Amino acid sequence: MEKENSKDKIISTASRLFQLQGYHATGLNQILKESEAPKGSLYYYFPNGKEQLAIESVQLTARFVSERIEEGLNRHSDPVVAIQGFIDDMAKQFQEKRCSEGVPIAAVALETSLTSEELRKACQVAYEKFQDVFTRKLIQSGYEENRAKELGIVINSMLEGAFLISFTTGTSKPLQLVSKQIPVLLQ
Amino acid sequence: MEKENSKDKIISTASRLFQLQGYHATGLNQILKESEAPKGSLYYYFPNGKEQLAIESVQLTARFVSERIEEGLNRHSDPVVAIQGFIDDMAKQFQEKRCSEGVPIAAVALETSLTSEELRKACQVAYEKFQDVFTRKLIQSGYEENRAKELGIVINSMLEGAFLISFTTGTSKPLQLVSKQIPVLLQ
DNA sequence: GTCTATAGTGGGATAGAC
DNA sequence: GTCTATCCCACTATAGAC
Repeated sequence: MEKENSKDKIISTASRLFQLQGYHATGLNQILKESEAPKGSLYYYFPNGKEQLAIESVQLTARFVSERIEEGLNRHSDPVVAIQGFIDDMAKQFQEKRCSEGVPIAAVALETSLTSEELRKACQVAYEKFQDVFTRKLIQSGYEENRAKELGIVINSMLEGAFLISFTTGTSKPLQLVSKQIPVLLQ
Repeated sequence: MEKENSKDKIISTASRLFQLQGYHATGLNQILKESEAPKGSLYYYFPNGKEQLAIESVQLTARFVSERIEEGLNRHSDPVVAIQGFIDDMAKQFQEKRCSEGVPIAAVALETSLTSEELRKACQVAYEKFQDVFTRKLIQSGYEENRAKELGIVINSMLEGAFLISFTTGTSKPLQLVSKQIPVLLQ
């Protein structure tokens, strides 16, 4: 973040809007207006247009979210307590400001995976990053490597699914219930 | 299905395309072309336009998918075997024809939940139907009602999440791994 | 019920001045 | 680096003939 230049302002605004509205519903005009970036500079920074902007937006979201996961997990040494605490925090934040965030990566991934291989790849890398944070925490805590990898994939899937259902139904219950299953899953 | 009239042809084509490409990427022209329905009859059957068509498409998908879940679960009386078998089937089908299906409801839900309350509600009802099928199976098998409801929500979340990640990363591994956790979850 | 034509809007992208 | 103007296209939706 720090001293945000025009390019950074465009990307951070685009990340937020793509996550909230999806790829096709988010117009370049809206991004330029909301970012208050100098108009007309979009194709200077992103010569490949909307697709390139979306790719870099996904990459920014991936870094941002995986850092948040990592911070969350570092708050407790026990992996069950840590992961559960992280998901509980997500559920709490979700309740407070449901409309202001959206589901990380998912909308862009669903809309573009079949039409843009590059964008699909960016979403894949993002998901692998999320999984990896959980997996590393489990390995640190003594879990066998293969099992830790499997659990990373499962936890990430559960979390994305719970976000999706929570977002659609407007209640944080799915997130809360997924959190509740973590001890069983990690036993 | 049976004797498909024009309206049914339009809806079933729309369901497939919305699921595959999302709401905003699917144009009415494409739906009319692929459905081979008489052109121009769209606004005769759907006077409220694209939004109405999407709502009815989501409802059709909801019925279709929940029936498939129910059939799948009826193939074994033991709930662990039944649910695991169902998810394994999904994983197998996913491997065979990844591109031909997409993730049920998810794309439309993510793209429209914040802009169309009616459409959001239709997606919510769809998800509740899915959950309900799992919950009923568990209650039949002797699970306590509240626990069955909670597990229905969790299983549905896991499944949608695993579909999303499988779809994006192009491997059915998330679905397989989620299936593998079912015995632990239901113990 | 079905069709054609078209209105009207907004999208992404480009050119060229400064 | 930034801005304006503009092109072209696709979209949703409507009007009106048959």
